[in-house]
Amino acid sequence: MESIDTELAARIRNDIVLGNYGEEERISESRLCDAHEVSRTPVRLALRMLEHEGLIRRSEGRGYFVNVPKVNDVLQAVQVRGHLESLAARLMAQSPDRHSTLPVLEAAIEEIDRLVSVGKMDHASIRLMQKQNAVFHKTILDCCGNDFIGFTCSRISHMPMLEVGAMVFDRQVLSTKEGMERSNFRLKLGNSQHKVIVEAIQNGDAVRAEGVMREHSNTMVEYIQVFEKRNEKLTIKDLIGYSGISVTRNEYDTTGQEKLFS
Amino acid sequence: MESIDTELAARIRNDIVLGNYGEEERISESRLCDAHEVSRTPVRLALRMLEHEGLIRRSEGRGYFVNVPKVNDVLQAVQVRGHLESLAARLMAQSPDRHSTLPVLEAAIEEIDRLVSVGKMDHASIRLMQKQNAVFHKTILDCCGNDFIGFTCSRISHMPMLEVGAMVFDRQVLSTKEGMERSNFRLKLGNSQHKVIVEAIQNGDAVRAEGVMREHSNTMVEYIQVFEKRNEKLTIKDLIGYSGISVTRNEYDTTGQEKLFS
DNA sequence: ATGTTGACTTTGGGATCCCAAATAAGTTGA
DNA sequence: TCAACTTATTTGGGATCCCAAAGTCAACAT
Repeated sequence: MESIDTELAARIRNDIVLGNYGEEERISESRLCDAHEVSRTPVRLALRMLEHEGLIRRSEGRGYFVNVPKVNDVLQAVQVRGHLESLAARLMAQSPDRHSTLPVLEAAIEEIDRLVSVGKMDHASIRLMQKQNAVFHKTILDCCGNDFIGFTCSRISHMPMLEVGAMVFDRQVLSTKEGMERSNFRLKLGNSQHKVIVEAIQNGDAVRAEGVMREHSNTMVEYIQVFEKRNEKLTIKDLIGYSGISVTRNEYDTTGQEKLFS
Repeated sequence: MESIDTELAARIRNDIVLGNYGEEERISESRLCDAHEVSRTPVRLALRMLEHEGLIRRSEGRGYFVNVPKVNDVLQAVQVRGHLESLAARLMAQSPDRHSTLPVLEAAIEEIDRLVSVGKMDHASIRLMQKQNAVFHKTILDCCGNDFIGFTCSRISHMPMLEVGAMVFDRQVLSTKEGMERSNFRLKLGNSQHKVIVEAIQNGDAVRAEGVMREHSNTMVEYIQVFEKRNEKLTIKDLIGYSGISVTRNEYDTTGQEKLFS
């Protein structure tokens, strides 16, 4: 079990992201103590954590203020993560000992292919695809030779949609047969990009690996922008709904902190 | 004045980076209390901060362990920051309202040109150049339209050499006349890259802006590698010595945290 | 002599207490 | 009536205290 402050930080983070706090709302230690029935020590640690993440602001002498992230903030963060992933792809293509990890990538691709070809777009299938997608992206981050990239990505993965390998689905679309097919095609397209990336890495074609990964990452940016166009007042809460699985907070907290420096 | 914990974190960070702790050394709260003559509350906050930065590791129930960063870790981090800066350059070149900030960049370039042409490589001149260099790089990060890039950079700027616009000088080289001229040439080269970047941004040539910025950022990586080749056992402490100015910790702490979400 | 067990010590997490600073409110004087 | 000063209250930073868990060491039994 995690310590109280970590769990508490996750809860407050959740509240902020979901829009349960008003814009620029002041947030007080004692208030949080009462609300969550803990003492001030873990509260302070949690707030410090959230400050580091940019979700709250601490003004010199007096108090904390909430920084409610907007959809645009998520878009920017996704862009940053994508750019980092493209660097990872390039480095991995240049890495001499890249071939030993290629089977992992190929297995993930194969599994996604299998799931996509079955064509079921139910809860369980989507979850499995997300799992394999995460494996694919995480493997590249972990094996590119620059551990700092993965570290930096993990530092920003507290934001929604920012977990490595996250995918976006439109539930509305999934409810119709035609929409399901369109989503299915989107997945096929994504996985074919995976294949190209692996091929480029295998051939040591760093430029191509970087380029395709950039394009691949850009998909989510564009897809979110589609949502935004359709719904002027799109909130992050909506966005989390679109992420296919209604993720409980525990699934994308920041506990998985690996050793950074060897 | 900053709160104790921030200042304390800076001091411990300094100790770790400078190698005053052994590899994998256990670090105890009470020990730090005695050493720095503070209570455990700020110590815990400071340790939490350093944990977030990856400088210490907290093992489940028991204790903290130091993660001493190696020169290679700095290299990786520099590479990441450079990659992020190249993204910023690209985005700024695509931004419609980029022209209003161009004068700031041009002024910084002009000032560096002036200092370089004087040719003095003393303490004061180097400091001024670093200042203008920082202005140049920080302006691009701030005005690229994606605030998250700057935020991410600020999150990793606790590492040495990672402050935006940091420069590396070789003091040994600076002591000879021929070495001074070589360093001077290096600065000229760097500033001409600045000029190309500004030109590309002005023309909206995003690809060129990104490419040159990438090359520009790569300079530091290569320069550090030169040091490494010359000195097999190069430490981060050495590296800080090479950063031209013997920086006191206050100058590159993480206090300058700006508002992330508008 | 060695393995096991139990007491002691160390360490970190959480709660509570104290204090200084800042804000808010109330009162008094012009 | 309004402004200025004073007082009360809220809030956060820091220190101290308590406790549970884990590591250490020694003594006892086999």
